[in-house]
Amino acid sequence: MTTLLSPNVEHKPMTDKRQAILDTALSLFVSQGFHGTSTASIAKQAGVATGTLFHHFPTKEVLMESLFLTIKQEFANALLLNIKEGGDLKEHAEQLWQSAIDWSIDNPIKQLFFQQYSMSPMIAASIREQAMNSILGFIAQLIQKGQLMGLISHYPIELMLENCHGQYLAATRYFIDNPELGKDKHHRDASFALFWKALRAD
Amino acid sequence: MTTLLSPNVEHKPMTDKRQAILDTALSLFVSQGFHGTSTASIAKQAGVATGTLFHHFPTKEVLMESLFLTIKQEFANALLLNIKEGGDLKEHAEQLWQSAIDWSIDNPIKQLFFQQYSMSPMIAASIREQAMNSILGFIAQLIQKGQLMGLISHYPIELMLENCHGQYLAATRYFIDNPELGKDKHHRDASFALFWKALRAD
Amino acid sequence: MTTLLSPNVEHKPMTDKRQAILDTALSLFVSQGFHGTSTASIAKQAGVATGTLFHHFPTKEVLMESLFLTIKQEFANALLLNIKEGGDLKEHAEQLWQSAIDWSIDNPIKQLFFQQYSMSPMIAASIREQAMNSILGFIAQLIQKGQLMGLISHYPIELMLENCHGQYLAATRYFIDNPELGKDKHHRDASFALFWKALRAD
Amino acid sequence: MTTLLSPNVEHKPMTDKRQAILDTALSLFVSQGFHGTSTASIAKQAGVATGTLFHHFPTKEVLMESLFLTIKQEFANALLLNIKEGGDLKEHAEQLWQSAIDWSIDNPIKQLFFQQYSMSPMIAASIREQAMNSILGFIAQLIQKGQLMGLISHYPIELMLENCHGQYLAATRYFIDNPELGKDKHHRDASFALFWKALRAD
DNA sequence: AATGAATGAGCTTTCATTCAT
DNA sequence: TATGAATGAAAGCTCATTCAT
Repeated sequence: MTTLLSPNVEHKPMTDKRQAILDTALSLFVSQGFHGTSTASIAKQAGVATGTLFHHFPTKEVLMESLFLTIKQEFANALLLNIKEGGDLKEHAEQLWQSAIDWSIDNPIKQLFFQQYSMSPMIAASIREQAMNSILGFIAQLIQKGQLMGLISHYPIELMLENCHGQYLAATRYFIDNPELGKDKHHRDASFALFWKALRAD
Repeated sequence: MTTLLSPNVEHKPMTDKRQAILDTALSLFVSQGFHGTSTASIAKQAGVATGTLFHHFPTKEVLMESLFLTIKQEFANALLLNIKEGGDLKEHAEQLWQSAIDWSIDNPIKQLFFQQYSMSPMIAASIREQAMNSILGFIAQLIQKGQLMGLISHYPIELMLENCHGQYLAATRYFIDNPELGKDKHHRDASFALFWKALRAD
Repeated sequence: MTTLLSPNVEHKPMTDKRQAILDTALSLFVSQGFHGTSTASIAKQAGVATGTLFHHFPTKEVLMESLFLTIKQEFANALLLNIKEGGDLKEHAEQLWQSAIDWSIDNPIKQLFFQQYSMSPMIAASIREQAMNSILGFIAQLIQKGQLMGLISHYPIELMLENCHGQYLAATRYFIDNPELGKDKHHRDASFALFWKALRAD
Repeated sequence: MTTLLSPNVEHKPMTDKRQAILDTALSLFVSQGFHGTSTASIAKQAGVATGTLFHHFPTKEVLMESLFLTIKQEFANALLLNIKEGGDLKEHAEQLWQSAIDWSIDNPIKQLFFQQYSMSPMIAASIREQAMNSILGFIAQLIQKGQLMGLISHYPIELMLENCHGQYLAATRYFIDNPELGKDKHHRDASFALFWKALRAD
């Protein structure tokens, strides 16, 4: 039993100082940039001592990379969750597209984080590539399958992948800048239509 | 008289030292980031004293913005130079597209600079927008004209602009990462084909 | 009952962990210095938790002093063990000298520890003096006896003690730097000859 | 002309912030140890900003080494200055010995600095050796000359050098601990007598 | 007795900027 | 214009020590 004077609020095992640090780092890195965010400010806003931050993440860079890998995993999980068997290739593509857009709308800060850092020299190239490939590898397969079926144009695969990525980033930018349009079927359909028309065979 | 793409920028006398500082800042900002580059290192590599840098640019931010505006102007000039009257709308679009790609291939460092900073909080939003709009305004007109002529799909204009930008960034990334393909007609044509197919009316 | 060279030291139960900490501290303090060695690194290399170190030694300084006193005791014991009754004063002196050199050769790390810390402000002056005097007091008696017998020169006693100490440190440095000479009778005899010639009456 | 209100005290070209830093570092390193002395405290007591210290010495280690080499040079100069031609070998040796003792008495802090750091791992081994050899090389020649002349015992030269060094350190310790005895001929003579008797041939 | 996450003061070093020359 | 020594606030990181388990 807890009274007003001894609430059990503080009693939950604060194992998640680590999580608090990650959460705070995400929002500060996005709003102020990596170098613009001091480790002291992260610790303070996360409600922990500076030493605690370095207890969990030996350097600021490691903190950044942990954040990156964590979010990338969340994104990958979200896409995988929504994949349904059955349906034709275009439907599959749309499902994937809309799931990805949904995730970015539901997690705008994380999407901004990706946009800012997935191509920045802040994160070791190896980690970036690994993260990108695990997602894009999936898309590459889908494109190649579509080309065999005569549904997708025969342009160089690397160029097409880069193009997909660019269109995806553009769409998320649009919906994050205009949040009220994220649930508008007209705009959502338009974003996929542009994407699909670029790829499809004439 | 100033045109849309070449607004009047105060022409400071481009002394050797001033230009050396700008050139060095460009390459260091791209390779090490804004915060990762000290004013001391810029001055040293440019062969001037630290005081000299601050004589020409009162703050590091002003140096950055001067760089941004200078390069943006160069890019705009390059596009304008290649615009030819006559021809149909698709030819106009392709001319513009290929000129822009050409510039990015000829100036990879400057393109990387754009990619890193044109969306970063490093540069005042007003300056970024001004720079972007002076280019994109041009594209917007072209798209609207195409829609009236029934050549371009009727999707929301802001979405289409964002999409154009995204596809352009993707294409330049591709050609900068694969420099040997920049002169290959097959790949160059493919890059425009993807772009145009996305936009055109069915 | 306690003798001059083995005063009663509280015998804390030398658990495995406590000894592991002392051993590790010795080697790290010698190789990296007192301030260059973190308590965390001692604990880690000793295979215990940081808290355990502070369970046995309330502060880092206390750990250092425990180490100092422990080693000093070992040294004193080694000297005492080899003292034989009978023989003349010079033989006594040589016995003492060679025992001390033997110990330093057998325990080079501990000797280095003495060399680094027996005169450093790291260890409270009182503890240093106590440790030094318990050894040097013994030497002082020997010198005074020699002077009475006309075997040793009549220089100021404090100067002679300092000189003995200095020559001893020099000899151990020599044998630790040249371990292969430690068993060479020629060099061992030479080291005592220098020492004795300095002291003896003409 | 300077008045009370505008003394020219502050007008000497303060190029010697560098020297002020070295002087302050010397006294603090000796009294508090290298690690016990913060760069901030050196700068503050020297009357300069922290940045200034790092302007002159890129790291704390470099400051330490600069100090070491500077003082070593001073010591070498002092010895060389007092060397007089003529006289026999023993007189030469005494001259050298007394000059060295004089220097240590005149510069007790610098001598303490040597005592603390000339054998510490704080200073790179190469620098330490270089410094030691330039002095000891001189002594080595003198010893070998004396051996040829039959004035000095034939013990291993390295052992003798180490012994000389040890006796010198002991003597300076004695005179620095007992400053009033530094000018006492009796004690000064005794210190050399001990030294010389150790070396001389029987 | 033993653990190790948490603490926060303190450290060395960096760097944009100033100013006397 | 040009210089570079000087500044000092602020940064990332360390570490002896505590304490709940």
